[in-house]
Amino acid sequence: MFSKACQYAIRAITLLAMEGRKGRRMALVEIAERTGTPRAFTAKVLQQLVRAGLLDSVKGPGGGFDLPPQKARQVTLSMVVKAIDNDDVYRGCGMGLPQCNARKPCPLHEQFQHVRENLRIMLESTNLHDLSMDLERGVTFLK
Amino acid sequence: MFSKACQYAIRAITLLAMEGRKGRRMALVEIAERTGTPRAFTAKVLQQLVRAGLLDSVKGPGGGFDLPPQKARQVTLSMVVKAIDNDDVYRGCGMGLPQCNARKPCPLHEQFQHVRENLRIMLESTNLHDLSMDLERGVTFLK
DNA sequence: CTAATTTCGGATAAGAACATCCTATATTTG
DNA sequence: CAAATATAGGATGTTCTTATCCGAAATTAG
Repeated sequence: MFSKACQYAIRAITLLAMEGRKGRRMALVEIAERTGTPRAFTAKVLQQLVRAGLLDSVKGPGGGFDLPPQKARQVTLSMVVKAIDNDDVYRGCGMGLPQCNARKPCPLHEQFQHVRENLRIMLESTNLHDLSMDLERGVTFLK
Repeated sequence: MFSKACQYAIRAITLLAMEGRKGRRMALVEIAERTGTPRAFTAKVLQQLVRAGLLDSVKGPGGGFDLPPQKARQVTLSMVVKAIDNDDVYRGCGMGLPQCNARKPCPLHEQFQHVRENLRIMLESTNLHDLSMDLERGVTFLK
């Protein structure tokens, strides 16, 4: 469904949303440790999120990555997924036809749209603040 | 969502279901042509379906691949997907956690289950006969 | 100002998915 | 039986994703 890069991104940014609420900034090493993701690769992923404007970063001692609470409320899962996986999840034919639309649909076109619409709504209506709250309460886990 | 191998499989076997209703058998070359998929790779995929028992094959002149109408009614999309992609679509955590279950769920566990349950029902309730009927009526297309 | 820390970014490597090629094997036709 | 046809399957190549490594740039602390 999502690429590994995208999965790592969601885990990392959820953690950052939680710590961000306490005004904390996190270094890459700590993020990778607490999410159980490979350091170097996670760095690349976080850089993409920064470039996409979903995350802040600060260099030097005491630096790291940072997601202010205000931003955590605005950023949705959908934005994170799009930043990493493009909008492959939304667009594109389930059966891989180069052209597939309502006028010339693949055999699964109809059924697929429903499933994907479901996914779209889920991703767009979930923000990082909500996800991080469950995490802080100890209801959910990152590794 | 599905691998290319799986997409090719669905396209090919849908076509075979349609032709099978007319008592026809199809050679690999014709299948690849009419589904717009790479020949050699499609061959591999069809072999997997044959080994999984979802499809019949006959060697030699006049041979090819064959899906009898009776079988087309019994074979669901779910079976095809499982034969090619294993049950990765059903199992596995959306965020890639090695262990993710109701007792120790990832932040998306709940939401993800709904989406995937939706997909599961869709795949299990769609059989090849139905798909091929739409194709024969010219309502849907394979390339 | 110097040294230490931390992200940034390019280069490179390892692995999986996708794709092709060629020979072997089975089957039909003449 | 011989020749032609078509799938089966192993070997190989290509491309994309995943992952690592290392030096550059920026920032803080002393």
